Order: sequence, then C-alpha cells, then structure tokens
Amino acid sequence: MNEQDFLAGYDPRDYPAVAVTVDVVALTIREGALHLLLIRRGAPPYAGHWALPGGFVQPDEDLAAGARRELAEETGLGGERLRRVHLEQLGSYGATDRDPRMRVVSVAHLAFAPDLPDPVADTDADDAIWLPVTALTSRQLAFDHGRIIDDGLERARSKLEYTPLATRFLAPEFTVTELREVYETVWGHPLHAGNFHRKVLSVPGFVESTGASTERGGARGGPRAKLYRAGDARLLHPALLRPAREETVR
Amino acid sequence: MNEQDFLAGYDPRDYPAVAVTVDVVALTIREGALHLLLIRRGAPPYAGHWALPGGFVQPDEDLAAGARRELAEETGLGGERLRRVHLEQLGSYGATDRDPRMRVVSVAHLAFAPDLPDPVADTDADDAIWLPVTALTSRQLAFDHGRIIDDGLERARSKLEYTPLATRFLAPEFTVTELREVYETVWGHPLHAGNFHRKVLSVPGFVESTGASTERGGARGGPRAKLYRAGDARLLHPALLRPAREETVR
DNA sequence: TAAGTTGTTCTCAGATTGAGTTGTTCTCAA
DNA sequence: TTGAGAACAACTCAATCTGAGAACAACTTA
Repeated sequence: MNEQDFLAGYDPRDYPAVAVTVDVVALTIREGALHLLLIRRGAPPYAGHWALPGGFVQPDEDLAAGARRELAEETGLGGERLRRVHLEQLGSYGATDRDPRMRVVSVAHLAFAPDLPDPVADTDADDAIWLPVTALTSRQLAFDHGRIIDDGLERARSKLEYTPLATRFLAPEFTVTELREVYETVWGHPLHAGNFHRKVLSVPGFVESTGASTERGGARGGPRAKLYRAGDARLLHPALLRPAREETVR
Repeated sequence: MNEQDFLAGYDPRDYPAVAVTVDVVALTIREGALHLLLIRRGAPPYAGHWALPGGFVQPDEDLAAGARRELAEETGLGGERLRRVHLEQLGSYGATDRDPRMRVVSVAHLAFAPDLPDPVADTDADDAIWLPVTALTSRQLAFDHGRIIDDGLERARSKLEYTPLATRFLAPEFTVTELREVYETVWGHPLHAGNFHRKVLSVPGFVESTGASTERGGARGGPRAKLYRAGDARLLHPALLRPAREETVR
C-alpha cells in the first residue's frame, strides 16, 4: 500500500499496528563531566538495565511536546527552568525487532540542560538519575538505547561547532572560561584558552557582554572574569571547528 | 503513560492509535536545475496537489527499507542503480492535525540521485514526475510537505558542505567542473572555478583520479577534462563552506 | 607578603581563502 | 584551414584566519 491509496480513504483499522514513542537523550554538565538522564528499569525485558526517559505520544500532543513532557516528568522541572532547556529532534528508530513485544517506532530527541537538581523519584516509581556518559557500556542499556545515545552524543558534538547551543549548558550569565569548559567537556579535548577567547568574541551574535564581572576571582586565584549572555545568532559564522581527529596519521 | 509503564507489559490495543508512514524527498539534477520527485494526488484531501512519494511502513521492514521501497516503486529503479542513490533519514513530522483524517507520524527521508529516466506511471496509477524545485509554491503541496521539502533542501545544502555526497548526484566518473555545477545548483551560487578546483583536490579522500579524461572537450570548446571518482572519505576535512549569506550587510 | 593561578590581550609564523591571471587545448564557424 | 571564443588547469598574491606561545595584571591562598 502506498500513500496514494492510504490517503484515498481507508478503514482506520487497516493500517499496520505500530506504536509511536518519544525518547529523550538529555545532556547536562556536572562537575566537569557530561551527564545523561537515565531511568533504571524494574521489570523485564531489560530489567535492571538503564533506559532513556520516554513514552507514548499522546493523541493531543505533537512530537516535541511529548518529548518536553517526558523530560518534565522525569526531572520534575517546569516553567522557566524547563523553557530554557534546548530540545531538538534527533531521529527516529524503527528496527522491526527493537522491542521484543511489538513494533515500536521511537522518535528520539536531544536536550541540552544547565546543571539541574537531582531528579526526585516523583509521580512515577522509576528512579531517574544523572549518570556520567563515560560510566556506560552499551550492555547496561535497554533496547537500542546505546545506539541512540551514541547518535545523540555525536549530534551534540557537532552542534557545538556551528550553533551557539553550548550556552544552553550554562546559566543565563557565564564567563568565556565556563563556555570553553563546555566545549572541552563535550568534545573531550583541551582547547587553547587565548584562541578560544578571541574566536568567541569575534563571531557575530555568539555572546554579548553584560558589562558585569564575577564577584570573585577563580577558586585558586586569578582576576575576575567578565560576564556574557547568549547573543541572538542561531548559527555561528564562521563555525568553531573541532580539532580534526588524527586519521591522516597512520 | 510513560515508557516504564509501557514496557512493563500491556495490552497491544492499549496504545494510542497512530499510523507511521515514510515519505521521501528525492533530489536530482537535470539540465542544471535541482529537481524533486513528486506525485500528483487524484483524490481528496488535497486532490490535484503535489505530494511526496511515501506510504505505510510495513511490518517486516525498518524505516530506511520502507523509504527505499517507496523510492523504487515510484522511480521504477532497482538493483545497482537504486543502490547508488544516497538515502538518509531527514526527520519525523507528527503535528496532530497534519492529516485531516487521523493521527499520522511521517518519517521523512532525503535522497540524492544521479539524473534518472522519467518515472513511468507503473504499478500504481499515480503519475510521478521530476519537478524543478523552483516551480513550487507551498500552496500546491499536500499536507505539510512544503515544510518537509524546505527542511530537505536546507539539509541537502548543508550536507554538501561537510560530506562528499555531491558526488551522488553524478555518474560514477565525473569531472571537477561537473562537481562544481552540482554545488552551484544546490547552493544557488556561482563558485570560483579555480579555487573550487584547488579545494576539491586538496581535501583528502574527496575525489580520486581515474587517470582518464573525457572523450571530448566541452560543448563550446576547451580541453578534455580529467575524470575522477568519489574517494573514500565520509566527511570532508576541512569542509567546503558555502558563501555566508550577507546578513551583516543587510 | 610571597607564590601560584587565571582571565585577557598580544605577537607572529604558517596555513587558508578570495580574486584574478596565464597557458594550453579544444570546438565551432567562417 | 584558420581565427575566435570557451574552458580546464595551474599559477600568483594579498588579505584573512589559525595555532602556539608569551605577557601581564588581577586575583587567590598560604
């Protein structure tokens, strides 16, 4: 059956039985390490494994709304705090055998959040927790969530290059050093502080000065840093390219 | 209901009724213009409008397989020719009201094809046709397909920057000038021939020489051009950046 | 007060880019 | 057969961007 037939009118019971869920790869930075929001599964299949927060798309909500709702439910976040979280669609996963019980197509989303309080085991009985991404092996993950997380991480790394979304990991006001640490954490590379500083200030619309400075210098000394907020650019021109992986060598 | 509940076991009739389709934004270049594969709708809703080729995901196929099947059905393509077409997932569209009759989530895909013969009105009665993308207004398009096409075009333009996928619009062997014309057509900008030549040959793995040259010079004169085939790079390092839109100049 | 740390700015060599030029090989038409 | 125009490929050169390091002042803790 093709779309033409489908659209020409049909019995609603006529189409193949597929369930649609949304899953969320929610990232944040805690103590200098990239963390991921996960839920411990209690029941089979994959009991005891970690899974992404997610669930059915409701009849009255679109995909993005479903993802935002799932995120709100698991983090206990709402209002302004939730609105500051960046959320975008990552991709859909629909392998026929990805759920042992029935055909499920999951629309995965990717979220960038500033450091948030620990999720409270709230309305639901599942315990959600922020886990460092380095602490994960794909054997500990339910379904194809290991693959989804890998895709999300790669997307996140790439998005930092050509969008100003790194600021979404930070509070509304931040220093250039804090911004650099976001890049270093997500990319897993140290960056040259001076060059990074020059670049960030030279890309139009990336950050704008608040005029203020931090109250104190760094924990181990140094001058007070100037404060910035996110600018109005949606795209970085020119981009901040990550160091090429050395594939040319050997 | 969240995923936890869902996965804990449930009645298959329990989940919200959603249909999943795949749609394909198939692009090719004909006579120096970017063309798009579209199908003329015969029946309401949107009778007489253009729609993307697409249809239900079948129980035994994953999303990419469904998209490739739809593409094959509408182009009459198969075997090696079909395998050379680049196909990737574009994104999912699930607004609650995007189909007036029921909830449909469509997983859109993006395809890059070399110039193909005109589709034959084949197994199905719908007439598929390659249309220049410039000849479209979104009023002539069914559902949210105008939006999907816009997203596909933007993705295509951006993919040419950092991947070697421009070669997928060409025959297995091509000249640097043909490759440049792909970029010019998709980006809608003339490019500096000399600089483009230098850049393409300097990016590792983008193209490799076949050693051969074209049989004849250009239609209006000029020497025979050297022939190249696609190299083994999956990503271009450094990228071929498109000229910045002049937003600074306003 | 001394020693160490850090934010910010500067310098400078090397690479990359944009724009134009040159030389040569080819087609077409007179 | 030849002249005119076209276009591939290689080149030059100035402007810009990048990577790496250094300088220096403003802060911290001991």
